[in-house]
Amino acid sequence: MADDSAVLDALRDAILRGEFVAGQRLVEIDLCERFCSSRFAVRAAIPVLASEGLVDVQRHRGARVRAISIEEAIEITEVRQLLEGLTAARAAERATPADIADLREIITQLRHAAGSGELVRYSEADARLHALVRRIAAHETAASIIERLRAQMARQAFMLSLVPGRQAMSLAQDEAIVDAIEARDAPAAERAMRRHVASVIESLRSDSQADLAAAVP
Amino acid sequence: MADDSAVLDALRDAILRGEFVAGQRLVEIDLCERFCSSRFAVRAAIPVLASEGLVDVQRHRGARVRAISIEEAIEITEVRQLLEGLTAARAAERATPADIADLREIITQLRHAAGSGELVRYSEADARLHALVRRIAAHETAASIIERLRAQMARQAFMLSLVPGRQAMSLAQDEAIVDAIEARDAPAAERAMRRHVASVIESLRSDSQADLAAAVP
DNA sequence: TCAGCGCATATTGGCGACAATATATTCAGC
DNA sequence: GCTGAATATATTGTCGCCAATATGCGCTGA
Repeated sequence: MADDSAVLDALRDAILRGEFVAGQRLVEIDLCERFCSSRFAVRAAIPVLASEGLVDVQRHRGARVRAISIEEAIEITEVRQLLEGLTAARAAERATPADIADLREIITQLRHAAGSGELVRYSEADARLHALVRRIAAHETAASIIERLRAQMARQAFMLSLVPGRQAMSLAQDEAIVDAIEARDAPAAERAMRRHVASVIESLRSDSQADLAAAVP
Repeated sequence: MADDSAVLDALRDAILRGEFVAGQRLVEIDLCERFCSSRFAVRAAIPVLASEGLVDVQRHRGARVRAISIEEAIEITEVRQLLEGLTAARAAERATPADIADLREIITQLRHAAGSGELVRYSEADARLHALVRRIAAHETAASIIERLRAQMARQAFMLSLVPGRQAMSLAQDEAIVDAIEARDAPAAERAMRRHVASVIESLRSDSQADLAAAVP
């Protein structure tokens, strides 16, 4: 393999999947071996990941996977609250009947996952719902920022999905969002989405030591 | 000179100052001569600028300065409206008396510039006001996104500052923002900031061919 | 005269080697 | 035994070369 963008994606995925502990040094030679690529490819990938906020680079000291604090996670989620609210409002204005059927389909999947307690499957379906709302909204600028912010919080989001009782509340909130979009009620969709993301902020605020518990999975 | 970050900043500035026409090819060799640097430095700078949304890179076809459409400018400003509203609200909660004195100082500068019709000086002071609000808000995530979005619209923002009559309206809006921050009224500060940015969106919507007129300066 | 094809050239992509620098280790002195 | 500096090593920064590829031009044929 000698494709630079392949290394970029592989390294990004590895960081997002939590295969590197926060703060760990990313030594170029090691990454070359890991991804069977040349040093040139990883050197092209690292600045891009730095601009995405996934790694921190210091001159002559290399790159480290960026550790984000609870305060920073709250900041990120505050911004997401506004932007995902915007996409929900636009989705309510633009959704076609086919779009609404797709949203309902995901709600069904969420219900099944919540009912059988499949946490990972639930959080994947929730991510699909948000992604679909973004696609319906067709707001490229907001979507790309949201995706970048979600990536930065990937591990923390996974952690929150393990907090018991969140699924039930989250499911009701997701249903409220889809209801508002179906009713073509943009302000209601925006409010529902903001409430949904706000509950993430509250979770972050309440148990600030949850990130320590997240070391288990 | 052989400093890579210097080339990055110089190239970014050159693009922001409008020294390249939109869509122009950025040939690596030309940039080397222009900035008296090695090809290595420009090759390191280009991916970073691409991730900042200032240039577009295509495989084996090089980089071009990214042309943003009116629709995209509106999208960017819609996001800025939300995020700058957030910073205004936080600034209202956190501003010290010294901060408020600094804000008042900039308002004075804005009045002078508007009174003597110094358009460039006015828009510079306006940018300083927004930057100060961001600093007071101390919301790193929102601030970095806003700065990136403002950079993408740098030329368009300059263009709007030339529309006659905008200064008077803009000045009143800026004063309303500072008044609300001084009164520690976060919701009012957020509303005032949103109105301020909303007027930019309206300007973009109303004369969509203003970017053609901007070829003059 | 125009269309299609092949070639030449300009430009970017990729790589190995070398230089510069930060960090760790070790040794000497107190 | 501890502290400080000097050296050694590991890692990143920089460069020039060659290969791969897109684009533009000229040529040939209908």
